[in-house]
Amino acid sequence: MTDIEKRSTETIIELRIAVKTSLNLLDSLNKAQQEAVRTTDGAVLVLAGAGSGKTRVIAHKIAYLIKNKYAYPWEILAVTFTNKAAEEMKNRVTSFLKDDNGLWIGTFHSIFARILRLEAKHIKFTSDFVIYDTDDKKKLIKNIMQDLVLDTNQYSLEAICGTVSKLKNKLIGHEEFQKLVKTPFDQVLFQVFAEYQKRIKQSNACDFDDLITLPIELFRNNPQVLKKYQKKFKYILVDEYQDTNYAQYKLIHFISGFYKNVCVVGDDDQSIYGWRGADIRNILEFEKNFPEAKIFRLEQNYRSTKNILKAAHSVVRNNKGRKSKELWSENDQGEKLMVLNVYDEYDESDRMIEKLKGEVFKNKRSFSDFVILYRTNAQSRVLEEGLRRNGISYIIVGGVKFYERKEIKDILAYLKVISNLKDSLSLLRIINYPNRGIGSKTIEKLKKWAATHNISLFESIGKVDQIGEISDSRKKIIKDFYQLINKYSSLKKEISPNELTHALVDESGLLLKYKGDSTPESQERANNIKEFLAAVSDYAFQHENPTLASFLEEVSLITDIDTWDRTANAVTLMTLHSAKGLEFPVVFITGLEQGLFPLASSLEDQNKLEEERRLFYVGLTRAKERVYLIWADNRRRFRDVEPQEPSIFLNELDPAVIITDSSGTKKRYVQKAGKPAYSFDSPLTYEDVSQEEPLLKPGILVEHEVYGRGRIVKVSGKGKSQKVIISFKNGEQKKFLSNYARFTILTE
DNA sequence: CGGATTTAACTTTTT
DNA sequence: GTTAAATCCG
Repeated sequence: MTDIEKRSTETIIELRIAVKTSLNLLDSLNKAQQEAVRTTDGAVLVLAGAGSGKTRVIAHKIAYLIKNKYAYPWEILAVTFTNKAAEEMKNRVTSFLKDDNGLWIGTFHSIFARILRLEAKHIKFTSDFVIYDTDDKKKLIKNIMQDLVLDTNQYSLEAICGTVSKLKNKLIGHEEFQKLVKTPFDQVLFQVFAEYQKRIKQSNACDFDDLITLPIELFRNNPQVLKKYQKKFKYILVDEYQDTNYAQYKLIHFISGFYKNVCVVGDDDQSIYGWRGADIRNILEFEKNFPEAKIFRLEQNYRSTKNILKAAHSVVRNNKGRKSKELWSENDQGEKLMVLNVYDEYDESDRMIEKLKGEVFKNKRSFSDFVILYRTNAQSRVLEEGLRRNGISYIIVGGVKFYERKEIKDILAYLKVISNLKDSLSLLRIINYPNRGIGSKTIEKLKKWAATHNISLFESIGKVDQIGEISDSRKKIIKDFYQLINKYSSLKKEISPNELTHALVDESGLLLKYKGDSTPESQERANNIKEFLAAVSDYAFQHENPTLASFLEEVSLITDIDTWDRTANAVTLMTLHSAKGLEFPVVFITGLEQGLFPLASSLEDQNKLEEERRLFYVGLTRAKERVYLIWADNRRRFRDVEPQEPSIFLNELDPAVIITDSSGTKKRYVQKAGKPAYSFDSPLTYEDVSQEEPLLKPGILVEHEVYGRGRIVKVSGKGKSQKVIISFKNGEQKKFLSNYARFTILTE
């Protein structure tokens, strides 16, 4: 009997036992969910609509597999989309079982980073390789383009970064791409791509895409390594399968090649990451890729009211490329969805807050019941201001992420270099930060020396004595820097990352630089550094054997949504993308205007438009009870205020489940204090005046819409980029672009 | 050479 | 309103 045959006879016996022993485990599931859980072997696709309990199914399945001895915890691999989802999954599984030791739950990136570290020697890496984020990648490509004397204006950085990413996600390496070169752009792209791969490898680093493609390379070139993992993971489960790309599919296909027990869960209607290379065909063609796949459909929704589901369906059914299905629910009919038409983005903020307060007052809701969703991060500012003005506490997810702040990235660059001396990109960031007198000329000399002697930049710093062109006084500075890094590099094995980071921040003077400065910005930066130090302490506390490399990896792969605290008593603001997988009693979707949502760039392209529509579907189905949809007649986009048309998605909504409220479309004028500088029929804001004649000079009294009265301290620049610094009553000073700032001049 | 100040360019979504 | 790049000045 082969291993597999033996297993299947065992399975029959075990199944009977399983039904008994796991009654309580499966009791809380409906018929379809139970079947999906019980079908353990072979390929399984669970098409799970929004709110139909797909995470429950995965968690129950893991518990079921372990409880009924199909597999030990360490033989199960579960892949989720975010770290937070992984954590939740882990918690759920733990609640069913006593022992889940060794279970592999994580994101694609974290799981395969772990495998890469274990197997680094097979792919000519060392296990302390660092991970470059999008920012690092951009900088590296920029350096390359400068070195190759390519015009970044002619060939945009974003386009090159994006295309490199797309090629990698399709498993096209630079060698293969060379054969596909057609246009001059391709030629440039090829050059940059090849050089990028060379340098990133020299730096013992990899980017997000490499975390997927390198394991594939590893498995292709080392069959014995592949076999090891194929035999290790008897059961593989993948959540949010609709958002996987070709490379990720390939990886799953590879690693499941021996037992072939793959269970993927997803919803083609919620595929919203096509722009990142996610391939919706992975789910639509699952049966083709995994023959004899069994398919289960979960169509009962436990989250939303009937009206919300009806609305969501009326929109998404306009998409062509989808597996047809319709969610149903035993929940109440619920209230109709409210469509609000407002004057502009400020009015949007006001009217939204009105409704929010109404919900709090009438329905006794707490702030944490609400989420405010928008298409682009830039929309959050006005909404935030409104909330702040009304004293409503809020949490914002996304935007400038903590680990992407300058001061944090500076420390991280130090740590990356200390962890991996070959990381030249990070080294360049810190070589003269804080300023120690190593300027661009000196750096050029060091780079040249490194290139001609074929050594890393850091090594050339160590050999600075041999470089004739550098003056003795500078050599001393460079040597000091070399010794600083070297000291910590050798210390890293002896002391914990926690101690190391604290000592480093002290010695390098990174914190002192900000502490000495009393401006609010510097104070905030100092606080961020302290927060970072606390995070390192936390990490060291939570892990038995904390290493610098593993800490850096965790930091590189963490996202904002992972740190979001849903228990706080605050309104949550986030993009529609971030909201995937979450649910809230009340959902506001803002900026529903043609060109914003759906975005202008998607209007011409049917596939892109369908993805926007799915994004709207995701937004609607986050709501349990109540939905407010808002669109404004006018909105400032980029530079100018432009009239807006309602989103086509609003027209697609079933009229039977919506009510409209347009009472907010009348212009609400800014109340002016004092006499206006010019007298027109209608009240006038400063914006109107500034075009004519700059009236601003130090000493003038102004009234700001948000911050109140203050006095101009300084005026700089001219025309549209004119800036003013205003000192407010509480002593706070703020800088504004006077053309856009919402303040009026007061005459005394 | 380095720091400060000014100007320009930029906003789609993110592991 | 933000950030990076360019320019100017000591």
